[in-house]
Amino acid sequence: MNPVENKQFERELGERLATSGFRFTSQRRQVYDVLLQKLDHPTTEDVFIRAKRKMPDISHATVYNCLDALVQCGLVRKVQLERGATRFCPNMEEHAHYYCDECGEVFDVSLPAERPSVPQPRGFKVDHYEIAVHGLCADCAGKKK
Amino acid sequence: MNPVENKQFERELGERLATSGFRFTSQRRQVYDVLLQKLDHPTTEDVFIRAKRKMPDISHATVYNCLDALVQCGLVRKVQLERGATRFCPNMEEHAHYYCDECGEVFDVSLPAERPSVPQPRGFKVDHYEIAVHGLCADCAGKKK
DNA sequence: CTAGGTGCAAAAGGTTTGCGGTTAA
DNA sequence: TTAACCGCAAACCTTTTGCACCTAG
Repeated sequence: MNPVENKQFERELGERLATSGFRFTSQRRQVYDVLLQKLDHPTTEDVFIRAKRKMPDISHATVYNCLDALVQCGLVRKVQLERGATRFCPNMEEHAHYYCDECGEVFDVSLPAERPSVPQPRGFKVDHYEIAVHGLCADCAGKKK
Repeated sequence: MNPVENKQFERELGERLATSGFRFTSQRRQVYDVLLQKLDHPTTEDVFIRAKRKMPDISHATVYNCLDALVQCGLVRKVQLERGATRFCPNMEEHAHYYCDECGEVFDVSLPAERPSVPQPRGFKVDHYEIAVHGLCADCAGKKK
């Protein structure tokens, strides 16, 4: 990231945090940065390891805290794809996750603007949709044959 | 369940298990029975507690094992709705889950036969879809106002 | 008879919590 | 200045594993 992008990035993140009543901290900046560096839906543990490379003193609890703050201020989505750890992605567009049950890789696929009309329980107030498609990616499907 | 239904139920379960190479055991029967008794998407812990009422010696590990077997032979679906424990439902029709983030209640909604054409990653071999809608149920939405 | 399943207990993995010290606003 | 946040460590909850005994096929 060049110095100009950098400044821009910091201001936007700071504003977003402030709007939701959170403070801007170097740890939150680092955690968000990690998520943007590689859009591979890392787990909290992954984020912890990557953040630690640049910020050796950061703790597990802080990473959990930071991810929570980022989710609450709408910069990051929490995704539950398998039994294991929660994963995170900074892609806030409506999209589905194609998840390979073999290698664990995740592919984002944008959803068409038109949604099919699905009946819904009376009075239910929708917050967000989560659409996951499980299966095998091209590589793993090939190897299995 | 009357004696006739009972026999029927047992034979079908036994066949399904056998087809996938599993043995028919009283524990698996009990666990499946628990899931059919109340279609409220219980967690493994819930299933354990309910099964224990009729079968006091059943263990946690066995409940996990039984649920796994039932999932593998296509009688039960595994659902991941929140951070917490995995939930299970014996409804094998294609359906979406409306999940109340306040009280945790789950509502099944059948999906229309026609699916919108969503683009998908090249070569991806789909196994199953998981569609969860998060929000507030009518009761909780009312209380929050 | 015997491979697979069960029960138990212990461990592993992920997440949350409590607390004293630090820092952004 | 001070409420919010951080790091640490311990607790907690869910799931997995190893092993001796048991049982369906």
